[in-house]
Amino acid sequence: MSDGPGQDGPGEGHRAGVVRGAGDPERSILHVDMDAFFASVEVLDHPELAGRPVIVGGSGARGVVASCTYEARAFGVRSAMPSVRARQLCPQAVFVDGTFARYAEVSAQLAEILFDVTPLVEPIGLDEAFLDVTGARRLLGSAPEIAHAVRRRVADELGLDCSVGVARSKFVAKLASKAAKPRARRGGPAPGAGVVVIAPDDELSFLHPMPVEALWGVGPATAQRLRALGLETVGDVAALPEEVLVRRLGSVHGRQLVELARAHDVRPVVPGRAAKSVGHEETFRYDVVDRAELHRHAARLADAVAMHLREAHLAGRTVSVKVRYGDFTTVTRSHTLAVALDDPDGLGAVAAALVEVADPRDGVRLLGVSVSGLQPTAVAVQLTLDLGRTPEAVGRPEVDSAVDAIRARFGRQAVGRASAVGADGVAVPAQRQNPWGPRHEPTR
DNA sequence: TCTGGGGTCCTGCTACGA
DNA sequence: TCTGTCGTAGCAGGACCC
Repeated sequence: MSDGPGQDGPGEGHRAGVVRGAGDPERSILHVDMDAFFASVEVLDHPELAGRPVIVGGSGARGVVASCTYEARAFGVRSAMPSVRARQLCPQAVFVDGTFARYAEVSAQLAEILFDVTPLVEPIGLDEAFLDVTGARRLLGSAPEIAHAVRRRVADELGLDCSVGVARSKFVAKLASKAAKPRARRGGPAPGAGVVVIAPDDELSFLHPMPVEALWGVGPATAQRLRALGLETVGDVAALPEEVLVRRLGSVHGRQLVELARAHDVRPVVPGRAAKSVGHEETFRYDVVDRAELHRHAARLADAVAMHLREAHLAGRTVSVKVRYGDFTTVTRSHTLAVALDDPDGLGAVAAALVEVADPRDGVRLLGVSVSGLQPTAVAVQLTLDLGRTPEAVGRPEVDSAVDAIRARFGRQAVGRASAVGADGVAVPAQRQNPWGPRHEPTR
């Protein structure tokens, strides 16, 4: 992991140059965050939507809001909100399905602008990035000047708005960009500052009044635990002895929160971070209760993942399947192969074997297939040859051993070839009350 | 309100080999 | 030969982020 505080180990950060700590007042980090990105691109491409509440996301019964304009936010609409709820709050909103290829295209244009400033750009999703401009200042001016220049270029060349935070650490820069954002209000959004600069001396007075949710890594669950300790603000967390949080939240998480609350964030800007997993998941329009149908979905998802892997010239050893039932309980099952795969048949068969252990009779809402333990295809082929097998001969024996291993754990009846499921879709009878069985049966 | 899809990381547990 | 310990890998689940 290269994201944790204090973990600037050997890696991209070092290759990128001298890694400076948060205590170093010379470090200048920019966080560039596009304003309502997807929705703004839609308005850019469809000017007739300007000034109207626009919601990008699935408009069906199970869709959620991916992005929305500030005009929609004024009605209480937020990202990740169920579309049904969004429609209740803002019936006059224009719903758009979203064209992700177009957003990726604009994102690439944004990247070009940012890489003009410095090679030390760490993209976070399509619409935001960290820049370490420490070394660029001599050429381009002070960090705030660079921030304003970036905003101008994004507006001139892309026709879109962004907000920029400037600080000496990623954490504070990110909160600063948030503080620079426009505010939603009825009658039209109130423009934000556009650029907010937090000087080292002002970090604590900026951070400490914020609610605990402002800390990276604090979501609803952790916020509840912190509140149970009487901690409401970032300042409260900063004042707490580290051991107390370590006891409650674990060593890594506890330490990280206290460090962030004290504005200690030494994480470097890491350009070109490699993906660690590739996956594809899908929420069905209706809960799937038929095993054969589940198998077909598994094969289709595995095929999509395999295609993605091959496009990236990657192969992976660990195949995972995620099943979410109608009541939202979610289970995952995974299997690690001896060699990495990227072919749809091999991945599909392992996914099918893992899915086989699920009982779809309760209704499966979502199915996902992902592959981790990634390595470049060339390396995977070499390792395969080292094992004394030709690449062509790998897939099936690996699948066989995966199926064997799963049978050993869950019983002979639990696993079968997808192709073995009859055309009538007759399912293998469930073997246990708990369809996934015990987690740790003796295997050897 | 009732929860998408793409990910990352951490924790706790078990199994296994040295 | 048996047993305990330790490090590591694999697995499952949870939390979080955009």
